[in-house]
Amino acid sequence: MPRMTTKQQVGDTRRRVLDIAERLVQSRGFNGFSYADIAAELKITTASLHYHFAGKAELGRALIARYAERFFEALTAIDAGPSTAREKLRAYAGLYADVLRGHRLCLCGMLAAEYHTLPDPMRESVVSFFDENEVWLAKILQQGRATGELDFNGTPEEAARMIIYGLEGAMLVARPYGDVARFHSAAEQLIDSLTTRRPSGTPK
Amino acid sequence: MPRMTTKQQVGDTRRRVLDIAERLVQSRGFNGFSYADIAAELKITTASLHYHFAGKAELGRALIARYAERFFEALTAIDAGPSTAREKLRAYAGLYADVLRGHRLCLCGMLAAEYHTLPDPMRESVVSFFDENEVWLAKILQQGRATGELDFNGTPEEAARMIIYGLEGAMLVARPYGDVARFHSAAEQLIDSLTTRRPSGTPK
DNA sequence: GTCTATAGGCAGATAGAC
DNA sequence: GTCTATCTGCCTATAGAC
Repeated sequence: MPRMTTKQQVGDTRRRVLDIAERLVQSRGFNGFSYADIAAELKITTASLHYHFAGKAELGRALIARYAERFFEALTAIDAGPSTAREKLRAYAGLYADVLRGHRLCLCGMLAAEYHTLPDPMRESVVSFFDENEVWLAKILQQGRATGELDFNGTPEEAARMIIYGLEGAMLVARPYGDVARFHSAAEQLIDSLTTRRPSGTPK
Repeated sequence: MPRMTTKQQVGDTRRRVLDIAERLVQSRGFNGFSYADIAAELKITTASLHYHFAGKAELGRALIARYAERFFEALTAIDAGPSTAREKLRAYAGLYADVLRGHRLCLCGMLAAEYHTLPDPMRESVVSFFDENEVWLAKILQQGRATGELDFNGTPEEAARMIIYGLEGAMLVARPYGDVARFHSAAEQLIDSLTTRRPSGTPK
């Protein structure tokens, strides 16, 4: 077993770079920070950063990959956790709330705003993130409807998108108010709205 | 009456700067464009831009002020237009759709994402924009509920926020897909959801 | 893995001529 | 109102020593 030393362990710096960059992107945007910001915080030089990530685009790709991996692991944990669909949706919204509490946005929500300025490989990863969220949510919604626990109009996919839009929008708008309660209230109402079906003959 | 000349009329350049900057902010973000981008498109130098706007912060303030003014004029026009609350809400969502069709985001939605990097005066204007949207929407919702046309739980203010969150989030996420239909579908569902009351005794 | 040194470019901004 | 010229600073990135 390796002893602790004052030197960094292999791969540790890379992880720390990702941690700092992730926080900077989520709070300031991909165009709102520089290698110098990371280097200063890590107390190394920008030249050293290029050893770990060839360029900002590669760093960006790695950020999304790690973020998505961690996020979908959390979704798998939710799958194995609460038994009701409502509780699973609450846990899902809780993931967003945790992010907002750190005065951050969803990484891919932020990158969606900056979408037109992103390098191509990053763009594809952002869209995939939303797609996979939709798939997971639609599955939960489908199950909840099957058991009669949930009740909503349209397809599970449509309802899933509404949840994503609502939570991403609530994060975006609530953050400037510095008020996590704003988000919580919105998440509650969003989940509650999935428990009532509207009359099917709603006039156009 | 002044004759047309090949020279720009007084104030015309200022307006054109705002037009170009507005488009750039809405598509690329405030940190995603530079004075050079505007200057190149206008075929003047960056030095000339500083004659019209002392700095990027002043340009940013002017952008929000003009955007908000135009937006709330549009809301006043809606007030005088369609007679039903549902139609007014559709027209409201239509304002967002028009923006998205130009591959843009709501100016203040974009600035909300970049909030932590904005100069102070811009921050206040962004929050005010959302506040005023909420006021207008709450008024429409209140009226619609009074006539029995609309039906929703909670206060008009709460429902108004849900609309803002839903539409801002739908714009944010739909844009990378390049699919305005995604937004329309979400807007429709959002408005439809205001026509049914959920059971008041929803279990916590 | 991290450094020094440096390149080349672009950022926002200013002085002063016309 | 627009220009040329210039400034200072920051940006990403690279070469090469340790």
